[in-house]
Formats: sequence, C-alpha cells, structure tokens
Amino acid sequence: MRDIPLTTEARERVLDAAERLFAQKGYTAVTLRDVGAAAGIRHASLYHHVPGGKEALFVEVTERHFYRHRHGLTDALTKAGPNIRQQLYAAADWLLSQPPMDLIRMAYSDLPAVASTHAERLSDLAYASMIAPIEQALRQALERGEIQHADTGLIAGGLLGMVESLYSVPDSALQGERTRKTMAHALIDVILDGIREPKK
Amino acid sequence: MRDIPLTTEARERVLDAAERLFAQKGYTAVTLRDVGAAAGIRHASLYHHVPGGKEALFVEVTERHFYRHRHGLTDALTKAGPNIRQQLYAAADWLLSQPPMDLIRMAYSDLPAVASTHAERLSDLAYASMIAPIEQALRQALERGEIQHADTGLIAGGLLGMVESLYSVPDSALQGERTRKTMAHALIDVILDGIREPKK
DNA sequence: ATTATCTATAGATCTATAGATAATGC
DNA sequence: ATTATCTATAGATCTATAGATAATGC
Repeated sequence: MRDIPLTTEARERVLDAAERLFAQKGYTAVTLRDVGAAAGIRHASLYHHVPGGKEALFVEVTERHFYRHRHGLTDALTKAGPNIRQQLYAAADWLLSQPPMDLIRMAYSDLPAVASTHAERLSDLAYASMIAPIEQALRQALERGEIQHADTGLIAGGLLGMVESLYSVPDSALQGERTRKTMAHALIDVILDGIREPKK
Repeated sequence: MRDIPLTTEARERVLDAAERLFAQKGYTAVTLRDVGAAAGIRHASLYHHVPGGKEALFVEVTERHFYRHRHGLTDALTKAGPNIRQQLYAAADWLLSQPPMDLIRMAYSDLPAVASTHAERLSDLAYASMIAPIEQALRQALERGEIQHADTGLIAGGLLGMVESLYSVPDSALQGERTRKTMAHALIDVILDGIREPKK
C-alpha cells in the first residue's frame, strides 16, 4: 500500500467537514456521502485520505476535536488572568465558539458504535480535554481563596453541561442582548454567587 | 383499513421499548429491528401497531416521553412543599429516575430528521415539559422571598443541563455515597448558595 | 510517475409492504 | 371472525472495494 501524506489541503477539507458533521449529528446520523458532499468530493474518494473508513474517520476527527478543546480551554483560562470569574467567562466564550460538544450523545450513542479500544481512549480524552482544564482553574481559585471548598470536578462538569445546554435554546429565543454568550456569563454568576436571598 | 386498538398490552410493550431506545440512542441510531427485538417481535409486526412506520413511532413515544416528564416534574415539585431547595432536589431525583433527555441531540440530530410540523410541536413540548415546570417553581420561590431576582427561565434551563450532564459521568466514577443523586443535590446547593468566598 | 479523483458495483442492512399462518374472542 | 404475528421480498441506501481516468510534480 502506498503511503498517504498525513496532511494535504484536500485531506484537511475532508477532516474539517467530518468533524463538523459528526459533532453536530453524531456518528450514525452522518453518512460518508454527507461527508463527501460537504468536502466537495465523491464519497468513494474519502477512502484515499482515510483508508480505515468511517470508524477511523470518526475516531481521528473526534480526537482532533477534543485536543482542540483542551488547547482552547487551557488557553482561554490562562489568558484571562488569575480571576475565576473572568476565567470562566473566557472558557464559556471558547465553548460557544465551537460546535456543541454533546457528551451524553457521545457516551450513549457514538462510543457504543465504535470498537471498545477506541471508545475507552476517547472517553478518557473527553475528561482530560473538557473537564480537567476547568477543574484545575477551580482548584487554583480555591488556593487563592477566591472560592470555598467544594468538589471542583463535579462543579467543572456541571458548568460544562450548563453552558453546552445553551445550544438547545432555539435561535428564535436569541435577540439583542440575549445571546448565548451573555446567558453563559449570567449562569456563571449564579454558580459563583448563588441565587438564594441572604438571611438578614 | 381496520381500526387498530389504541392501547393493548403488546402495543404498550412496543412503545416502551421504542421510547427507551430512541431516548438513549437517538432517532437515526435506532433501527426498527432493534425496537422489534426489544419488544420481542419481528420488526415487520411493528407496522400492525404503528402503521405510520418509524417516524410516527418516534413522534408518538417522544411526545409520551415529554408528557411523562411534565407530569413527573410537576408532581415532584408540588409534593416537595414550598421550599425551593427541597423542590429542586425532588425534581433532580425525578430526572435521574428517567432515561437521559438529551435536548441537544434532539435539536441538532433527531428533529431535523422528521417532518418539520412534527419537529416544531416536539420542540414546543420540550420547553413546556422540561423547562416550564422548573421555571414556575423558581418564580414562586421568588415571590416567597426565598431567592433573589434572577432570570428564572435561564436558570431552569441551566439547572436541567447540569443535572442531565451527570449521565455522562461514567458508571466507574460512581461508588458509595458518590451517586448521580448526591451529585445532583450538591450542584443544586451550588446554584442556591454559590461557591464564592464571601468577603469579610 | 505519482497522487487524487471518478464511475461502477458488491454485499449488507434498512424501511416498508404483501400475503400466509397462528392466536384470540365470540 | 378478528387480531397479531410471521416469512418473504421490493426498493432504497450505506459502507467499502476495484479499476479507470484526470490532475500534478519531476
């Protein structure tokens, strides 16, 4: 078998199309014809760039997707400086700049459809990319005395679920100042400050 | 065409199987063979109970699923009495007693696959069943002076996303007192009380 | 010459229908 | 007699492969 270059312009186009479609619709809902059409080639030509077929394509772009999230989140949290509120705002802004990352669908529908060795690796990568960076920022905020003692892993996951759930808000409900971004910031304020009326 | 009874024991078995499978895997990932197997009959026999085929089956069980959520949530919130913390605990317990309700997948993958008239109705029903009951409880808590002024609809949606995201926690991470239920309650405490260290 | 794409097709599987057979209710 | 299930099959579509043709790089 001939060697296929790891990266060419056409291959990138295929991976980009596949990543967006798989992220949006899930593994089974996307056909190789869909990917080919989105990349501007016939589906048979996909096998030239990804000889392993649909599953290999999904695994490769999902890994790439997670790695980009890890980098984007870490970067946003670092650049925001040592203030947990600004850090979480920046993390939310990053998440909302990307296609929705539906970890429930990933766990219940996508991963069961691929070989278990791949599924386990992707599952670990999901945690390391999506939860761990936020968890680390929370731990450091704890050390700085910005937040109270709390289960940082749990809160990181909850925060992620909260922000991603904004993708299920229909576009018709977004207008003027009511964007997914302002809503995410409002939710982060809730996490930090609570909504309970303080006892006087 | 003969009339088919609206409800029989066998039909219920079909609907129950379909509801669970569609909720877990999504519309495209479930085949009629899967549904038939789970209901203990051949897939061709499904057409006797649901002549409209796969789409009609999905729409019927998804509506049913939403109606049950609306009842279960309203019931839990009412029975818990006029205390927002206990009410939200009860709502979370109900949500975690049901299969995951993945509204992101519903919006991006399932609904685009069915006729738009059905999609719109299901989308409205999703809001009325999942968000509205929690939003109403928050508004009443506001009137009782239990919580501060806040965007109750936004918080209801965020809370829902937070609780449902617990389904993506792998079972291996659940042990002893660390159940989805205790984690949900801890997250509700965060929403109510916040995690910020109060300025002294 | 090598790389990238295409057409054509095999084989599997999916939804759906037709018509036969078995189970059930008077 | 009616209802519920089955087998068999049509037609569509999906993944994947084979082999021809077009584009590109020396």
